[in-house]
Parts: sequence; structure tokens; C-alpha cells
Amino acid sequence: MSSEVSRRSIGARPNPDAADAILDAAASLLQRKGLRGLTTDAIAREARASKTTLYRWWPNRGALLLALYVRRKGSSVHEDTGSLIQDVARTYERVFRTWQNEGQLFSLIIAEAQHDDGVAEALVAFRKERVDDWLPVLRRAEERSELVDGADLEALAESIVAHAWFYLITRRLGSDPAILAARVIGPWLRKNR
Amino acid sequence: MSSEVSRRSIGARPNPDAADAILDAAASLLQRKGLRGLTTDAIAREARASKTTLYRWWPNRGALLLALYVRRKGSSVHEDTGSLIQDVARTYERVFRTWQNEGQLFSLIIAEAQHDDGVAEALVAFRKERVDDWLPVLRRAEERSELVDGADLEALAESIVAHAWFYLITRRLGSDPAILAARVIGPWLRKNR
Amino acid sequence: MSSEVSRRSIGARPNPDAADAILDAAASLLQRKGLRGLTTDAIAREARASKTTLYRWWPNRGALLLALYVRRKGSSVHEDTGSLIQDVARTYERVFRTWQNEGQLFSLIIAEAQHDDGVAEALVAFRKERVDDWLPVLRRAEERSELVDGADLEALAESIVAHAWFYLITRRLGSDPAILAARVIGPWLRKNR
Amino acid sequence: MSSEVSRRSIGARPNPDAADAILDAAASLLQRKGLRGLTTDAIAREARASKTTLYRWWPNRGALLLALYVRRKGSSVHEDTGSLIQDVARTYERVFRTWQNEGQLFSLIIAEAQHDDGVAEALVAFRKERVDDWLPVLRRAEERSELVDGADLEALAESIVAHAWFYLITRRLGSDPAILAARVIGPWLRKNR
DNA sequence: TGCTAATCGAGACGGTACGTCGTGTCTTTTT
DNA sequence: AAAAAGACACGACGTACCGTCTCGATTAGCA
Repeated sequence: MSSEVSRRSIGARPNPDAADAILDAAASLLQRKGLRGLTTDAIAREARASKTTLYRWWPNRGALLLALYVRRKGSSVHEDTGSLIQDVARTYERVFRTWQNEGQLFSLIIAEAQHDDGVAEALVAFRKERVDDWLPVLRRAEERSELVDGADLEALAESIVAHAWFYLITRRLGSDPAILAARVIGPWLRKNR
Repeated sequence: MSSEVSRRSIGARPNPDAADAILDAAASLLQRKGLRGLTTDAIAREARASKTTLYRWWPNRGALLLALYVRRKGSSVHEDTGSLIQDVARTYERVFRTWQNEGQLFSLIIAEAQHDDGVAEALVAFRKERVDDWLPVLRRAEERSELVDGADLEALAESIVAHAWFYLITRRLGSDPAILAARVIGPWLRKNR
Repeated sequence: MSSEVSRRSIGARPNPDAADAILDAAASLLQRKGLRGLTTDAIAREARASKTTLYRWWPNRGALLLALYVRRKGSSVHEDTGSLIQDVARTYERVFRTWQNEGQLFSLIIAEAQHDDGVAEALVAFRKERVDDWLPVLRRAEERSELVDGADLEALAESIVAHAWFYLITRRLGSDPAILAARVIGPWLRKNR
Repeated sequence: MSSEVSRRSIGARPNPDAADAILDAAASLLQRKGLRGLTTDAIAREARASKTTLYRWWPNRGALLLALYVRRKGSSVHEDTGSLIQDVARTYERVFRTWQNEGQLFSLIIAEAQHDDGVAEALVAFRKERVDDWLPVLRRAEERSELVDGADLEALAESIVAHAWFYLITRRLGSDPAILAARVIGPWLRKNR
């Protein structure tokens, strides 16, 4: 927690500590109680904040969840092992491990996007980021001649991401990341290597 | 509606008419009022059923929504145009058109699955069905030598489904089905054809 | 239980065993679960009877409760110790002890009487019986010159019963029966004795 | 109604207007629809209050009914005619007249008290209040030497109340209040007056 | 002996109420 | 002016109970 005992007004301007405390509280609740515990009341209480403050920072629950997810996911740097299939496998492994804990949150955002256009737009943008993150890695693989000729790198990137999300949604985060990587990347790899 | 005026017990066993009437009512409400009108109270009232009956058939609202979705989507017979890429494109076209109206319902089910294990299981089973639906089509394509040697048909089937869901979630149902099909299937197709 | 394993039709006429079993079951449930467990569903299940049978014997829940109470209360013979105040005290003691277990049932009947005229009538008749039961005892006390001159025996009888019911309703069954008897009877007793 | 159009939060503390509005609504419903119309949903709707608010003020329906009864019965000031028997008679007359309309409500509370400890406690307290109300009146009668020597005033007060409740329960509100008063008070009165 | 009539257990059904929960808005009091 | 506090309206959810109904099996009495 960024502030322990109490947090008061800091005068006639918003107090960023409040927003932090709210996100911290939400994260803690998610860890301890799961999705069902992630209510606006509980978050505010946990943060020793008021719902007024919560709604001053985010227009609705979905926006808060998204902010929470973005803050928690951290950077999406992909490794460079020299082998695309290994890069993908390691990413799947890392992402699945993360999602074991908070994949629910991501699913919930998907749901929230149905009622809230703001969340929906943010989700669309988020997808694009994830896909774009892959492009440099894929270009290097292409330079190493790992890929079939004329491979559509964006399509491949999207496929990688789509499969990750698909496995999250269908609750198969326990799958072997290496096998999944092979299945997804396989057809894009040059045969005679 | 399967029965108009009244519907009574048919003895010491569930009356399928009741379940039908409830699904009919839910479908009608979805059409007329949208997702927000799909409350258990409203559905029961519309069906002239009691909530007891509704909850006898489905353990919670999510399960009912899934049943509704499954029933509405109809059979998933894939066409056989003699060209896999066209088969996939046509399916995407059909599915996206359906989802334009009730994709929300499906997204909602995904969300509901996060805090309801029953719905989650049903969703997992649903995925398997969708994937299995594709296998015969893919086998025929293989016999026609459309696919690269040693193609993992199940992986391909899963990829087809994963992309569809991914596009739904990221709100890109307006995308060109043919282009998407080409991107998904492309790398699995034999080159020298 | 009057019948152990199963109880079938005995032809084209009601089977009294069924009614017995239902009352037995109700009594057992009341003992074990209290008033809240005394639902028509639970009684039927406990009796291995069907609700159809239950409602064949009694038109509604109130009637069943009343039958149960009447059967359980047994005879209301009052003792004759030679002292009215002792007679009353012993009766209060016995009745309060009984009500410790099933006074709730009696209160429930009072409630049921509000919606059901049949139960109401039965309750009125029941009061009259209780009052009349006291008259012989009071007459003997009068002959022993225990009472003030010109005592209205019916009024006294009613007062005795009214106080018992009042203590039941206001949950004071733990009161000392002798003290209560003295308070109720006191003013009716001749002083110089 | 204490507030007509809208009623909002008045800060971080309960708004008594809400409770008032709820009781008003309940009273109105009782008048118009009778006991069966007195559902928590209907009361909340009529009061333009939320069920949350209703249950914030009273733990359950029974408690609300009791509050309603207490408020409606008004003050229990007993008249002082200079004659105890007349005071009692007039009170019986007034109470019986009131109960003609809402005795059901009181009976229902008695019933509710059987499976709700909160209501039970309230009912017990209510009895004590009613009994205590009588004590000043009885003391004045004693000072006027109306009562026999050494009369237990509390016992007498309780007897007065017990008989009233008894007559309510056994549906004899049509009885002559003067006769009843004479029967109840008679033995407590000094003879040679 | 085969037929008829009514009961029985079983449990689903319509209807209706209850009490809980979650969201987003509001107002007061304190800083 | 912003913060904590928490009450508020709205409205959904899932549970419980009552009294009615239909089924298939059962049994006694009549033909």
C-alpha cells in the first residue's frame, strides 16, 4: 500500500495517492478473493477510499479494471533465443503463468467491453499493441530464414496472439507452451532446415 | 411458441416443453429488448414459467444464455465448395453475420464462464465441438491434396476457430471473411497448386 | 413410523396409514427442525408420502398443523390436589413444559387462523374446550369455599387460559408456574382462610 | 408522505425520511390491499425506496410490520374517568375498534415472532410497555381505594392486557367491552363501595 | 380372469415473496 | 476544492414455499 493509515485531501486538487491506493487495493483483492471480490464497494473499502474518489478517477468499473490490468501486465518484451519457435514458447509460458493468476481479469475486461465502448476501444488498441510487439521478432526470424517465403508477418503475429487469448478463454492455461508454439508456428516454418 | 395457453406438469419428470418455452421467451426478449432485457425474471414471466422451473433446467443465468446461444446458432454444417479456403471464408462470413446480432451474447457467455464453472465447462465443450466440426472438412481437403504434407488437422481446426473468436472479441466482425480465411489457412496450403 | 419401507395403494379407497405417517413425520420434523422445517414438501418427503396424499387428507397446511396439535396435546385432565392454586400451578407447569417443545406450533396455528377461516373456527372451538375443562375443577373449589362469594367461574376459567396463552406468545414459558398461578387466582380467593 | 418527488442521500448517515416514507407506504398499502399486499417489494416500490434501504432500517419483514403497528396504534394514553372499570372498558372499546381493522397485522406479528428472534424480542418489549402504561392508572385507582388491599398492580395490569390479546386471537372483538372489563377487573375491586 | 376405479409415490409446475448483492449518484463533514 | 464515509435508488439474482397437476404402478372389487 502506498499509504498506510489514512489519506486526506491535499487541497483543491486530486490526490494521485488515492488512485494508486485504489489500484493497489483492487490488485490485492483480485489476488485474495478472485473476480467476485472485485466490486467497487470492496475496492473502495480496501483502499480506505470513498466510491466518490474511485469514480472521479475512472468513469466506471470497466475502466478501472483495464487500468489495473495494464498496470499489472508490465512490459511485453519478447526474448530472442535465436529460434522463433522457442521465443514463442517462452512467451506462452510466461503469459500463461501470469494468467494463471489474473487471466480472469482479462476475461472480465472482454466482458465489460460489451457494455462499455470505452473499454472496448481500449481493448482493440491493446490487441494492436500486442500484435505489433511481435513484428520485430518475426522480422529477425525472417532474416534468419526460419519462415517460409512470403510469410505474412502480421497474420502470423495475430495468430500467435489469437491462440494465447483463445487458450485463456477456454481455460487451457495448463497446456504445454512448447507444443502450442509448435502447432501455431509450425506451418509458417521453412521445411528444409 | 411450443405451447400457447397453459403448460402443466407431465408427471414426475421434467417437461421439455417448459425448457423450450423458456428458451423461446429468452430468444424473443433478446430480439426485442437486447441483452439488458434478458433477466431471469423477465424470461420466466415471458415464458409463463416459474423461476423454479428455469433454475431446474439451468443452474444459473449463464448456463441458460449458453443454451440459448447453442440453440440459436443452429447446426454448424460447413459447406463443401471443393476449396478449403472458400469453405472457411463462407463459414466466417456466416458466423460474422450471425454475430453482428448476437455476438454480445457469446461474449457475455465468455465473461460468465469466468465466475461460473458450469458455464466454463460448457464453453470448453463447445469449443471442442466447434473444432471437431471442422475435422471432416479438413480431411477432405487433405484428400484433395490441398494441404501441406503432415498437416496437423486438429491444430488447423483450432486455429480457424480461434481466429473467429478473436475477431469477435476485438470487434472486427466487419472484416473481409475471404481475406481473413486466406491469412489463417494460407500457410497450411500446398504451394504448387 | 407406522409403516417402514413402502406404502402402496390399498385399492379404490384412502389409506389411513398414509395420514398417520404424515402426522408422524410432521411431529418428528417439528421436534428435529422446528417450525421452519415444517413445510409441506418436507413433511411429505419425510413421510415417504406424496403431496397429493397430504392434500387429500387436509385442505391446506393450517388444517394439518391443527390436526397435529390436537393429536399431540393429549387429554387435558386437570389434577385435583384439594387446593385450586396448586391445581392451576401444576397445570401451568405441565402445559409450559409441553409448550417448551411445541408451543411454536400453537403460535403458528394462531397465525394460520388469520388466513384460513377453517383454522380460525377450530381455534375458537379449541378455546372453548380449554375453558370448559376448568369448570368442574372450579366448581369443586367453590364447594370447598376457596373462592370469594359470587365468583364468575367462567370468567375465572377464561382468565386462567388467557394467561397461559399470553405467556406462550410473549415467550415467558420459563416463568415460575406457582407464582403465575398465585397472581392469576389470587384476587379470586377468599381472604380469611 | 413526508417527501413527495425525490429523496436522496443526506450524507453518511441514515435518512429518517426514508424510514418514514416506507412506513407511510406500508400503511397505505395495508389500507388499500390488505395484508397480502404488504410485500417488501410493493412497500419499497410504493415508497420509491430501495429494498436495501428498507432492510437497512428493519432486519426483516416482521420487524417492519411491528414498527408499522406501533406507529399506527398511536399513543396508549388511558383515560381517567375516575372509575377503573370504566377506564378499562373504554380502552377495550378503543382497542377492539382499532383491531377490527388491523388486528390481523398484530396477529401476524405474533406469528412472525415465532421464527424471528428480533420480532420476538420486540414483541416482548411491546408487552412490557403496554403493561407499564397501565400502572399509573392503577395507582390512582388504588389511591381512590377502588382496589382490594394489597393488590398486585402489575399482575392486574398484565391481566388486562392478556385478556385483550386473548380476545383478539380468538376472534371475539365484537364482545361488549364493558362486560369484559367487569369480568377482568371484578375480583380486584373492593366490595363495600 | 379380466376390467374398472380410485389411491399411492414421485416430483415437476406456476406463482409469488423474500432477502442479498452490485453499480453509480448523491450529500455531509473534515481537511 | 477534494477527500472519506456511507446512504440512496434501481434492479437483478437465486431460494423457498404453497397448492395443483400428471404420470405410472398398485390394489380391491365387480363382471
